[in-house]
Amino acid sequence: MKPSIPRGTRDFGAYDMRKRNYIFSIIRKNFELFGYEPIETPAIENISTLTGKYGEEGDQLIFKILNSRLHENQKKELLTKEFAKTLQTAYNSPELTNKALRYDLTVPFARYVVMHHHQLTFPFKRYQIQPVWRADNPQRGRYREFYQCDADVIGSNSLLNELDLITLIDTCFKELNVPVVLKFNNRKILTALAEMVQHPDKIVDITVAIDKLDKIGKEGVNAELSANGIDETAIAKLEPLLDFKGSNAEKVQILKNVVGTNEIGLKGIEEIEYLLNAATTRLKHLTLELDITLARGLNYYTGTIFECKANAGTFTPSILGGGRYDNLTGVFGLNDMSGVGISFGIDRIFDVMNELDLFPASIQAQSTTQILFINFGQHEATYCLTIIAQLRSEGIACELYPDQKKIPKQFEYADKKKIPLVCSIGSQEMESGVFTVKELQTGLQEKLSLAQLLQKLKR
RNA sequence: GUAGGUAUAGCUCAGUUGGUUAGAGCGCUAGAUUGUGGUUCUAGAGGCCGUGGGUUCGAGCCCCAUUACUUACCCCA
Repeated sequence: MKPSIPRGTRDFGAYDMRKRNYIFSIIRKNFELFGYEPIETPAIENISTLTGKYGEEGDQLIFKILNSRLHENQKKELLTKEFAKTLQTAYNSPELTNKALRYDLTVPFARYVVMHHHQLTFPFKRYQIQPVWRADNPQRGRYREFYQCDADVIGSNSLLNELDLITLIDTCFKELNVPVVLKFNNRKILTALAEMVQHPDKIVDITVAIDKLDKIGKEGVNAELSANGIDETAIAKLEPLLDFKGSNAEKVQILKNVVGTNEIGLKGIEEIEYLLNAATTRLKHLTLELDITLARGLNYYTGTIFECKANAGTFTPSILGGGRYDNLTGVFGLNDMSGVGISFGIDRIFDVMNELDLFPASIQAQSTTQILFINFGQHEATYCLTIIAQLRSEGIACELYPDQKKIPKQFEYADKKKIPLVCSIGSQEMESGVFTVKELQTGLQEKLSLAQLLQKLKR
């Protein structure tokens, strides 16, 4: 049998893991620096927890888990009917599948907040770093299993939370040295637009169409709007938005012209202006760009929405997403819990950093082992174990070659694993207590006592 | 779901209008070197040319189907 792994999943070698852990550690450190606390939730959720939260498209991308032991189920007739139904429509049968892999970390978080709200202190700031799964068609930068790193505040309406998150994003990407542009928008603007063109029910269609502006152009957007049953006078009203270019301030002015007479629109503009004024002077690294065409597909966003893209190179996928959701906990029975959060996509950050060669030189394809002990035989190996125990108690990573193979083989092992030092202890060394130590990179070899060796390794 | 591309050694890939026994580099094994890796030299192993059918005297190459991988659309981290 030829081994393989499912499409869109990957194995990670030691070198890649060092790089990934570098990204994880910076993000985790800053999450904690900003006062977020860690939680974890199960990979598997009840499917009813997940469905209906991500939009029609998103629901289809949930990885479903087939119920076990269906062959032992007595309700054969019902199961057969249910299966026939799933073959016809997008219907999900709880008789056939009642569990699924989590699609993101935000919805499980909302579920967590509702289940544990009696023991939580609000506003609750949590971070969560775990893999999520999407039954998507894989391609470059798109995986079916990937990690999200989420930070959310729930139980506070204050825009200071948005500001806090923007600063957090700025801090993380500055430390990672990734050039990024943070695009943001406000769903209230989109809601106002839908109201003003007399199509409040079409908000999703309108936002999705506008979101495609930079890909399909103004004519494309208009065509799509019209295809979705939006009439021409309404399309004409939206037109100024599609045309505008320029500074953030100029964009705000255009927004005022278009939706300034609408109550929700005004509120959205107010929020946007606040964030622009408050954030711009505080940012140390990233570019903040108001992007009216930013819509985001996830259903639950209601206010500020965020998206980050790399600002250099040819590969610029979305590497962060987020936004405010006013009532995500509502479906689980807890109202008046507004939250706002962001999600770093570390797999794509990894890809971008690889392409731009942004990993620091200290992260090398090198073993954590500092010194390898050559195995000359049982007697010598036993002697080495004592030395090794002493080095390890001093915090020095070392290992003994386990088999008594030819010496070149053992050196080759050190070379391939990129262990910097090799220590040979044969009968002469055992007798004298002075060991032969070779630096593989330079080829230099010296005779060292245990004390001298320790000194060398500790600096 | 829709459309394009690719499939030849462990890996990356050559392979002429369709013509004898399918190649290279890297890697692997052994030796030169029985207490020294990386460099060098020598030798060796390793392929049902993705799978199934067709055309032909003859197919890695042409045709059809199929599978896997991949890119793009959609959506997203």
